[in-house]
Amino acid sequence: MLDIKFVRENPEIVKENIRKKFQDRKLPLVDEVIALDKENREAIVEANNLRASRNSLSKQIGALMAQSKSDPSKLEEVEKIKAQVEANAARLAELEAKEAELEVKVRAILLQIPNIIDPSVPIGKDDTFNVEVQRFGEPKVPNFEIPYHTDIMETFNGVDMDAAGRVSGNGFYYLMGDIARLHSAILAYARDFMINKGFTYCIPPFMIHGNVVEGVMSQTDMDVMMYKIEGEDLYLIGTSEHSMIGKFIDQIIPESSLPQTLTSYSPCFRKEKGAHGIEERGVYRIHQFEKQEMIVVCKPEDSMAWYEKMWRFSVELFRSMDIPVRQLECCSGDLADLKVKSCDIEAWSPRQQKYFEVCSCSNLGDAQSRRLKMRVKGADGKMYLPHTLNNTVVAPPRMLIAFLENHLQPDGSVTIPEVLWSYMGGTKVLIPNKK
RNA sequence: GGGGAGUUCGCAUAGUGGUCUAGUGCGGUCGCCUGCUAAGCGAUUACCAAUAGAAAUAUUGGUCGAGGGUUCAAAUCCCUCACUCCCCGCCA
Repeated sequence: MLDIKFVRENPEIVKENIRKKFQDRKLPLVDEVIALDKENREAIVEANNLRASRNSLSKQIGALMAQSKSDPSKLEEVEKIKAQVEANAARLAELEAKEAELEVKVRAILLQIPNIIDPSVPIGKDDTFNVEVQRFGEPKVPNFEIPYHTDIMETFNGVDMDAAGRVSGNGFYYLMGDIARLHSAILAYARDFMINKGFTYCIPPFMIHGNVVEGVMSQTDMDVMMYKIEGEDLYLIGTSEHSMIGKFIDQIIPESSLPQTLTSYSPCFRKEKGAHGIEERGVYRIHQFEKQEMIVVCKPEDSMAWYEKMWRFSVELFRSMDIPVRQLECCSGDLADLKVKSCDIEAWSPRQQKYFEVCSCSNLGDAQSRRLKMRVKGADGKMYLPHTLNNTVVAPPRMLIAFLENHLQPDGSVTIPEVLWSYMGGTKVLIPNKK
């Protein structure tokens, strides 16, 4: 979300940015919002003048009422002044309605105008123009067949999709035994990994109020993602980012507390209405999963440096578990409207012989803080908007796919990387135990 | 789940319809005074918006948990909601 003042003063920059994102249909919105804003400001000026006169007339009434105790004739004057106030009441009501309406319209348009993208973002109209920046680790091409991930899990009695279907329906899972332990071990390792990077570990609320949900996502996203608790004003979070950013809504953050570097754990609940493809059996796309997230709130001048650090943390984490990854930069057309710059970290799938998304790192600039009224009070006493960033540390159910495929041995065992040994009670290799 | 009390400037509090331009204390900042250590005096100390200005700032409007209502006028009265604390019940 852009600052209306910025749009007003730099309409050409805003339009050029819209073109770069291949959203030409939004071009007329720029002039439209500038016109509506002008109308709104005129209404504000007129209404403020009327309110000022009402306030001073009301004060006169107060004084006259006090005098009327000794001099009842003052009451006549009171009536005259009341009539004056009433004469303006209709116009003021009209203006107030207009102000409210225009403010809503202006905001609605501002929410549609995309954030100004970073000059470094590659230009392209859709995800086919995303750019592979760099690979980390050699993509393995095994000389034996890699089974589908749920089939690997089953050799360890590690998953029960049938029972999950009966109990909860499609899109749920039971992880069992060593596979469940591996899931928890990865989360615990990822937690400690981020703590060692200086991040503060958080466990946030897993349910949040509707007004917070409306703050952090659009109505459309809300409908396709969020589960609502019946009879309560509570929604299950789709990611801990919802509760972590919600923490800052309407808050004034002391500058001395920046940068806020947080790593949060939560289960995530998503309706995932819409397409389910062939590769989406098993635990790839599910209604419930667990995730370790990283969130940074920092000074504007520091956000790009944090962005670079954050995606590298993901790469380092995956490489420490010996999983090949690549950085895929989001092109202008594929970049969500709120984002300045974003990239995915994708893990190598030896079975599919391709990379798939496991982390998504985004710099939102000040768009999120403007939208949510998160402000920082600077040393000089001035308020400014901080920049916000977020990135996945790891989301184990999906990441287990990459893990199992990359560590599967020809004999069906799965090796455990050294960094996880202590989290696995010393287990260094998983041996198939299906009876 | 039932009952009660609350939510006012960083903190603590005053404020039952007009003299609230929201007071006071503490803390913070600045200045003055006193040649010494918990002293004194004075000033200042919330946010948002519009307008004017190069700017510091000024004027006006709005904000007393949030939203709505009554009124010429709302911190104050009414309604809805959120949150906090206490008691009872239930329960990891």
